[in-house]
Amino acid sequence: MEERNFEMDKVFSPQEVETRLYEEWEQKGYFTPERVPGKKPFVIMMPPPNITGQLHMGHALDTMPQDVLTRYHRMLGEPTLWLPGTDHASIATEVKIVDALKAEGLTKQDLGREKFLERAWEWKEEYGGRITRQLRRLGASCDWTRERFTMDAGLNKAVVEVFVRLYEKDLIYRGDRIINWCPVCKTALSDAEVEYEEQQTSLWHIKYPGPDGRDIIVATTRPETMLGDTGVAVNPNDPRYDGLVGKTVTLPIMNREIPIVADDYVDLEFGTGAVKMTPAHDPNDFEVAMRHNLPLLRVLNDDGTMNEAAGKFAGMTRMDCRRAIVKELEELGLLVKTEPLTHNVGTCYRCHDTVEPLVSTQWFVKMKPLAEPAIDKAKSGELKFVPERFTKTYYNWMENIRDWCISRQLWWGHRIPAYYCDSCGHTVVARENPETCPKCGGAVRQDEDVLDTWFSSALWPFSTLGWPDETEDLKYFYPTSVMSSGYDIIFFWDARMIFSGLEQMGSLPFDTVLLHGLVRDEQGRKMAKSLGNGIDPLIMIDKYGCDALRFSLAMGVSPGSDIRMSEEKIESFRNFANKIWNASRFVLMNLDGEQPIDVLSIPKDQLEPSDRWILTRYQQAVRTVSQNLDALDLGLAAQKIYEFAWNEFCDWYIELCKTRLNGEDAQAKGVARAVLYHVLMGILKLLHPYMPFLTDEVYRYLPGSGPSIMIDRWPVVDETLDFVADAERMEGVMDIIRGVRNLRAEMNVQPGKRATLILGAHPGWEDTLAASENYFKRLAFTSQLELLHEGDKAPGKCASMVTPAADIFIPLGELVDIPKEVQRLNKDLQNVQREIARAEGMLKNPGFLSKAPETLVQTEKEKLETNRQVLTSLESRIKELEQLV
RNA sequence: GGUCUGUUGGCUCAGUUGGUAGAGCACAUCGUUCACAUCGAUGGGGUCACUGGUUCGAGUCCAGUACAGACCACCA
Repeated sequence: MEERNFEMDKVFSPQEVETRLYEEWEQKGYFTPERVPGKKPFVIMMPPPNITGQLHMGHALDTMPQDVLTRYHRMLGEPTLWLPGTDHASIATEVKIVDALKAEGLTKQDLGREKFLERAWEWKEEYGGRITRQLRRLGASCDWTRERFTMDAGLNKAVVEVFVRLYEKDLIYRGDRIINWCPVCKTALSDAEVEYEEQQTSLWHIKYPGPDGRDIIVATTRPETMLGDTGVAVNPNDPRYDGLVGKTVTLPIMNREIPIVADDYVDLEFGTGAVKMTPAHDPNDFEVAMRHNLPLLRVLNDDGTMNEAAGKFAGMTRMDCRRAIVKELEELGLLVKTEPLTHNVGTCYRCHDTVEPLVSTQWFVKMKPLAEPAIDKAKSGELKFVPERFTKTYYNWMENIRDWCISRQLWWGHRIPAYYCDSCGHTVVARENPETCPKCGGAVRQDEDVLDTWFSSALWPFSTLGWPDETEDLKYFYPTSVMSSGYDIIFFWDARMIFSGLEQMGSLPFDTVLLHGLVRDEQGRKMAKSLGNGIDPLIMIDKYGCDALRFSLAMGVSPGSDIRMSEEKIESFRNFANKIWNASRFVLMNLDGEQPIDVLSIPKDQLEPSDRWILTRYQQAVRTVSQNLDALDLGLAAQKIYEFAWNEFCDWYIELCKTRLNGEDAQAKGVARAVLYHVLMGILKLLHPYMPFLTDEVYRYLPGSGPSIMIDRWPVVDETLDFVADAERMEGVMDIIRGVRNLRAEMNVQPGKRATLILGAHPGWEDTLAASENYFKRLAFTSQLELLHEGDKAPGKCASMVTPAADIFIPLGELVDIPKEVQRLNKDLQNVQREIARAEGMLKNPGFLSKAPETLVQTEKEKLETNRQVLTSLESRIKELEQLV
């Protein structure tokens, strides 16, 4: 048995505790579940952070709910797996490495693919470790023995397998389509990777000279694309262009004749009713061009400069070319007008430069067949989003989904398993490099491109468990229980995991998606490096402790909504942690190093009213917290624990216990100790998912505790410890105590000065009040308790107040100012009258009596009864006082 | 253009089947006796954005208005 130290410091110092306990938890294997056949496991897959990432508040917000749920279910005794890992983050990482090379005066081409990848792996080793170390500092109880990386061998195998299967099912194809091209990252992007930004630009109206002087005016926000125009489209029913369809206009500057075509796509009402067609650089134009066999003419290079097709503009940047074209059109007198326009411009989600739509040969996933079952699962209710409103967001995306461009012109990522034969042009998609062409035997070369980073993330719930191999882990832990992610990645990630799970595994990867919001600063702005308004979670942990930070991300937060972070908030929960620490210290000091007897074995008649009250309230807290956690209402559960621990246990019960603890009655002392221990232990357990360090540290000080609270069992509700009626009596006593304090504070009575307390008990309360003398002495500065009996004369010059249980009188002699007393009592009187009127109105109402639930009618009746009693007391007291004047 | 969310005390936010409005911070007064000043006691402060409707009863349900915000689509 290891030696325990029962001396706790006066203040909780988290720093030392956090590293010590975390190391121990991990080393002892507490994070690693056992597979127990027949027992349903609880499983969460951690959204893998980017290897390039530095821990920020977003990670903390993401981690908190997962760890809370994991720790809760572990304490429920379920085999619990929270699987961590990191994401190679293809484009984000590659951009960073390219930047780093640039600082050395190198490009990635200088290095070559092989050397570049070596370098990337070095990055992975260095920074992938950094982020996982930082996650540990958040107290994350994930199973590091199962840590995965999206590019490790197993996951790579899964990626290739899925690619091949989808290809074989004709769900992956290669073709020329308009895609979003980032000229800075020099790669294709998926639709989801484009962010639209409102920008101020111009709409240029340009005259294209037509036949017989019938010129056509078109408008554009991107004049440089006119170099690639291969037609002009008008609506077939537009009288303005009668007789022109089939003829040509002259493309200015290039002096090319381009055809006029008729297409319904053109809106008669909008602008001039004529649209220039740049099929190689506009998705809509592309569609029209396909219908009319217009040629595609690319005028942009991959780096965003103009290519040879742009003639004399070749080599210019997009913007230079735009200015040159506008100038030349002006000189030619073909620029009809320029009007200012605000419109949304697509930008790259990584580098935020303007993306260019252009035609390119890329790989795509056919989405319709995959999206349909994914939609059905949500429609049938098998898949739930929390909060529910995001289901609509999900439908909206899934139902309007376009094919997913998955190839990226990058090096860091999963290389596309497609091989091309130069001799016969055959394409092979295979799990292994075929080396030679199966058709002609010629040499093959692998596709140069890699896959969208989200392609591998989409497989995360099963690839991490060993799929495509039929591993024991896969059989036991799939499907997972809850997916927790930010609502900003529903499209990128959640949706893709859902259809991938359905397609590859035949079942949903999880049935519930728990969404959280974004972290904002005090002013509601998104935290961003550029704004410098980020609160560094690591600094906050150093300053206030991990537990305080975690609690600040949980308490009072509702699912799916953004939260505002402030240091003050974290500080207030540091104070809460300290409060629990000191309450524990108090309990511990009173245990004399011994484990008290079990509350269940205490004869019920030995339990005092205060014991009955706190036990009842405690039972209720356990019920509420458990229910809230089951319903994924983490914010409500946290609030309940906070209130119960601080406002009921600390503020009241501990104080109520002190008389017994300092008294001579050994049996009474023992009972108080047992209840204190029982409830404190329960609080620590309820709080553990949120504040793992504090709770485990305190737990270990407590006699009779196990090796760690995190592997102990969640509190159980026991009906024999519910004393609802007794608890109500106690509340009545507490009301009196509050009343006395209130009176004294109002009259500025010296704190140390004790006074006689005279109580006129209301019917049925005599015994309770007589038995509560110690409570009044301890908490209501009472020197002596006097109970008025039937027929007793009401006390004269006293401060007085009426509570539901009794009329309170405190003889305070000179301090009592009778007119002021009357005034205050009248104020109470008015409140009670108002309340009585309300209840009477309600109870007189036949609608209420017939429709409202019976219990409610009953409580209303009781309340009314009580208030009438209070009213009577108030009235007679006021009358008495008025006679004294 | 479409969809969604928010509007509750000075500030930040809770409020789960509709039943006399809550917390933290801030503020005011008092307090260092043996858990805790990272504390305790007490107090002030809200027509729950506005208008109408349903209901015996609405912060809570419905409709509309105003303001704020998010996402999706992006007509040249």
